[in-house]
Amino acid sequence: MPASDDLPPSSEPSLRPDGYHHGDLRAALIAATAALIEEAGPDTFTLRAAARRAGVSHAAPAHHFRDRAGLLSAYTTTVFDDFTAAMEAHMATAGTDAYLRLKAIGRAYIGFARARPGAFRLMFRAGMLDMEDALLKAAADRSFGVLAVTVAALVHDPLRVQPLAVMTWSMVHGFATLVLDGHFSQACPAGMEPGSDEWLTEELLEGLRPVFLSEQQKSGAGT
Amino acid sequence: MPASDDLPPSSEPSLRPDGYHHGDLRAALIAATAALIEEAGPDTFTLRAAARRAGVSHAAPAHHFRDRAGLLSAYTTTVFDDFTAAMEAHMATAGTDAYLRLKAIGRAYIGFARARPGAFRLMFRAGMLDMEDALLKAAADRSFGVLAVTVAALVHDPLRVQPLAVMTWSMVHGFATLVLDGHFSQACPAGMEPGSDEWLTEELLEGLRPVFLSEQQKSGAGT
DNA sequence: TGTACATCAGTGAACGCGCGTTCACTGATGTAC
DNA sequence: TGTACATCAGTGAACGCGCGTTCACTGATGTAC
Repeated sequence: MPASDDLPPSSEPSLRPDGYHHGDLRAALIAATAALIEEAGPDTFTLRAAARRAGVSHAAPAHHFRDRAGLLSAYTTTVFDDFTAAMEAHMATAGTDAYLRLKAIGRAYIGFARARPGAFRLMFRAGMLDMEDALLKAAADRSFGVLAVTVAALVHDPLRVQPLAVMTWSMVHGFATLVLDGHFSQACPAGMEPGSDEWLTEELLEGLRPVFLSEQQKSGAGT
Repeated sequence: MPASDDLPPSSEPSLRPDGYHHGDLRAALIAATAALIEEAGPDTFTLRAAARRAGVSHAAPAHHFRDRAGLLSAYTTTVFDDFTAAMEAHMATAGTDAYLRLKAIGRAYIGFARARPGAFRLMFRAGMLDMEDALLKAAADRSFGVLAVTVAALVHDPLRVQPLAVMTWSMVHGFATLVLDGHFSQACPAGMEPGSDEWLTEELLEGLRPVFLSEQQKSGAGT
């Protein structure tokens, strides 16, 4: 494809301006991975399909990623970053009430799983990723830190922070995975859009409140 | 099976008494599947490996199971039955206090995941199973019913049963999967056996209590 | 008790597939002079 | 401005693998008579 002046100048930087070199194959492969994961989840992902989707021979990715796990890890790093951003964005709209902030995070967590099920599952498929990847580990730590910090703001006794963070994380995470697995498909009462489990989400997030109230009663005698 | 008197009478029914017909290949394949799943989880399971392990050509399973999903579904049915039995056994030792019974179920749920991680994961890998399998569906329903019934015994308002069952299931299930994924590996305080997350398990199960207490306060004004 | 025969439950070879990875190669780029 | 050359980033063919499934087959079983 010489004389590529009929192509948009640089709106699509991955469109192979010269017909041989790609321009930004690394980014194009990550984008292809994103599309494949979004469409069919982690289980059916293959390196060759990603290369195909990026319009490139299947040997090309080796110049940009060590192996399949390398490409998936690079993509998953961006997923964790999106995940963190989603939680922080929700939290930002929630005002200053600490429990409302926690609910906002939970809503974002579950919403992310629903909106991007393949990406969500990939975040927890350690076997497909390169766990030595420092960028990936850092991005994951950032994600999980959001919830930990928010729980810490709600609990006065430092010894109680970890158990409560684990409880909250477990509940929200378990709910998200069970929703993705279709275990609550007709769980909403009449009047809500069918198939939606948003009602259950709200019940769950509000239902956790007594746990934190009881913490404050236990430690808050002085405050 | 002629003249098989040099074999142990029936202690190992899958030992091929005649060298050609197996005796009980169906059961032997399920046992082989159990071993493979226990050792390496669902991801690496193959039909051929199961046949190999049962000491039989890889075409033989076709006489007993429609396909790979059929064999896995038959095995998973037994897993659900074990899972149900484990929860009921724990519950039976818990006396009559409704919340202690719920804790016992949670302990059994998490304990099962820890003791048989591959089998636990398989129960939730719908993509590998034949979801039209009536026996499998029935066994799964029985498992999930144990928790639902026990929550129902704790909650007076019938409209509250589902949200509370979902909360409990989500928390326990999320914790179990996060534990299996190694997210709480050094979570226990000094003094407990390192690597154990049993302490967190107890914190989590006890931590849920205020949720049910608050339900009773809401509805129990008359009682 | 003996024999013919249908049925069952194995075998082993083959099919077709797609995978990840490696390798020698070559076209394109950009830098040194 | 031109040219030599190292480097980069692709190609396409091949390797070796194991998979699930199908198929014609055959050894063993058990039943009818």
